[in-house]
Amino acid sequence: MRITEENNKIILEGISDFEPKHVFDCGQCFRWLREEDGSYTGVVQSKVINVKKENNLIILDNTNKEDFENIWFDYFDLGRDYKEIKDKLKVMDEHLDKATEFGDGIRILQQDGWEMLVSFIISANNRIPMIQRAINNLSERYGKYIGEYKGKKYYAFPTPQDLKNVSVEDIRACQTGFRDKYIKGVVDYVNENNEDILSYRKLNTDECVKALVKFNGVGPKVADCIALFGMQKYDTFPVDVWVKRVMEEFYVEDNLSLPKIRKFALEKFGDLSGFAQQYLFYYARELGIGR
DNA sequence: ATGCAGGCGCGCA
DNA sequence: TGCGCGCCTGCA
Repeated sequence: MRITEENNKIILEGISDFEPKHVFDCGQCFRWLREEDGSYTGVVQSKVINVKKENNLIILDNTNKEDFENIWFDYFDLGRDYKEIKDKLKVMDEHLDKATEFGDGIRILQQDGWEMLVSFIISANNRIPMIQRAINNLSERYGKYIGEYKGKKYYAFPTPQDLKNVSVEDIRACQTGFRDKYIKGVVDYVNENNEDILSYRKLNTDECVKALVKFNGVGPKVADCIALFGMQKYDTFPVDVWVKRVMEEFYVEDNLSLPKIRKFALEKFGDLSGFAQQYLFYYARELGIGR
């Protein structure tokens, strides 16, 4: 991979397994929006960045080499060999062979644990556009103003401190629905215990998931998503309706309970469970498998 | 219109 | 332990 910096852009040459559509539409993130030119603009850690793929180059706009080294390299998980992961999954069976081929440019972003905690609480029994809207409202009203990019104003995701004195009603007003009290709960917990959610990264996967499900509004599926996308725990397997459908289609009998589907997957995919989940999820949702 | 969407907490066996 | 039910909200 060759890295070039020029007028507020970072250009990555010779980078493999990075397809913006696959990365941003595979269900892991909510703050990346597609622009008319097919590029994606996202808000990460008080930065606004635009990602475009052009002639096999990945172009990161509105950034610099320092941020690339400090933030983007890890955020886009560029230190990981996804080809090796796909090769290991491909040989497991024909379904993974197709799914990894279909979503061959997927990468699992290393996102922030706190943001994932709140975001996936909002995701429960909800639809993507509404999840995005609620997160956007919370950020606009309570997050730090970052600046303008291409004529639009951007705001960072609110910290626990930002949300400290925000009432349940105020949260509800951001269109979170019945999840308002759950969000208030985690905000209060973190502020009162002076606890950093990021410290959960130090726990092993089981302990991490256990620590997360203690929050109201965080069940098994949401905890797995937070662990996978926000705590970099790759031996998890979040089972949502789409994953349930694709698993029933390919691997397990119908009306097997969700924990049993999860257990089956962890035993089959092992340390690569989280990656397998992403390829299968994207494959199932884009093709409407089992719907 | 009524069911339902990228689940969860609760009450009840 | 395991199940059924209601839930914000908006859209087909």
